[in-house]
Amino acid sequence: MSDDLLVLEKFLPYRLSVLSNRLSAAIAEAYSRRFGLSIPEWRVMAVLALEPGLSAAEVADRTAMDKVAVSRAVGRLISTGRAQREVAAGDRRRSVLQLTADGRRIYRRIAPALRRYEAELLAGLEPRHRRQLGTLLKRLEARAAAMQPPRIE
Amino acid sequence: MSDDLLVLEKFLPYRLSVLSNRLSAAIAEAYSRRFGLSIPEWRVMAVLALEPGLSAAEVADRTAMDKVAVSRAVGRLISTGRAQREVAAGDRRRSVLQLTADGRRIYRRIAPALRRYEAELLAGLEPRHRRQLGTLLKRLEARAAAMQPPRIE
DNA sequence: TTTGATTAGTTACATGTGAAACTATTATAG
DNA sequence: CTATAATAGTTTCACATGTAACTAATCAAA
Repeated sequence: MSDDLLVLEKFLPYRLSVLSNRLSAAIAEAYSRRFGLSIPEWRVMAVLALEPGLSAAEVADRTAMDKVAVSRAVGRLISTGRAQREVAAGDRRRSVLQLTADGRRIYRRIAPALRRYEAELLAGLEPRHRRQLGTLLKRLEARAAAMQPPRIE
Repeated sequence: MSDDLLVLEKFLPYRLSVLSNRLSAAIAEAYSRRFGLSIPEWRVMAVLALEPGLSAAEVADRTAMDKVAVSRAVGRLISTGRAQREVAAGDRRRSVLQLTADGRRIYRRIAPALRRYEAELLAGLEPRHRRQLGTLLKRLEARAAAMQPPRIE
């Protein structure tokens, strides 16, 4: 294939984007329909379920969201009674976030369903291909983080 | 790992989303800075460069965008003189889209840079792992298209 | 033909999102 | 100490985006 043509359907970033958007949309549709959660809200719930007490900045870190998105998602979770916020003991700027009992109950409904969905998705692959996929993604993640952005002159 | 916990960092759809967003953001930043193009505009350019004369619906098909997004992207490309629209001969609802000389010139600047970027990204993988990746993505795409969305009760 | 349904594409409206400005608090340099 | 910088988080504003309603053209059926 000529070097100065780009076939979108074969371009890795495009393929990842389409696949990722399809999966995210299908998943988000499910928990949005059931509990009115947005993607950012679900992500915040997912990290707070495993690590209660995180600050907003720590949540941002673990969810690859920026602090504005976290602030809004947390705000909505609090106003719907699914999370609560306290002020950190030693530093009154920091918040200490955790799910309420209701938040945890919702999490326990969603998480297994998503695990099953992922399992079904991966059921199409041989176990060794599944491991392969994990390894490849890890390499790509590392590489993407280390690389210079494209330079267009 | 317990069946009813979900570790975001290990959840495939989440990993794909983060990786894809990182790549897309890096790439879009480059062509946006250089030519003021948005992601939808670039996608439309990329398909029209290879298949001039497509209708808006056909562009939507090939770019995984919806018709509204295509309409807006095409509108901007036309207003910036990078694409042109004619009315299809036999069906006056259909548009016949193509890049202008200026649009093609811009495409020829961007496409090779993105090809190089992709090549560098993949340079971290053995050739056989690279092929493996293509195969795995294809399977996941097929599976995602065929699967039922998650059911949360 | 006329009428109703379908298709291509655009527009309007409501909502989501990111960048930058802002408030409050804590850390640090002199 | 005090002044300045840095940090945590929120709010604002402008813009992007999706859904639904809309216009225009074509098709299909009687």
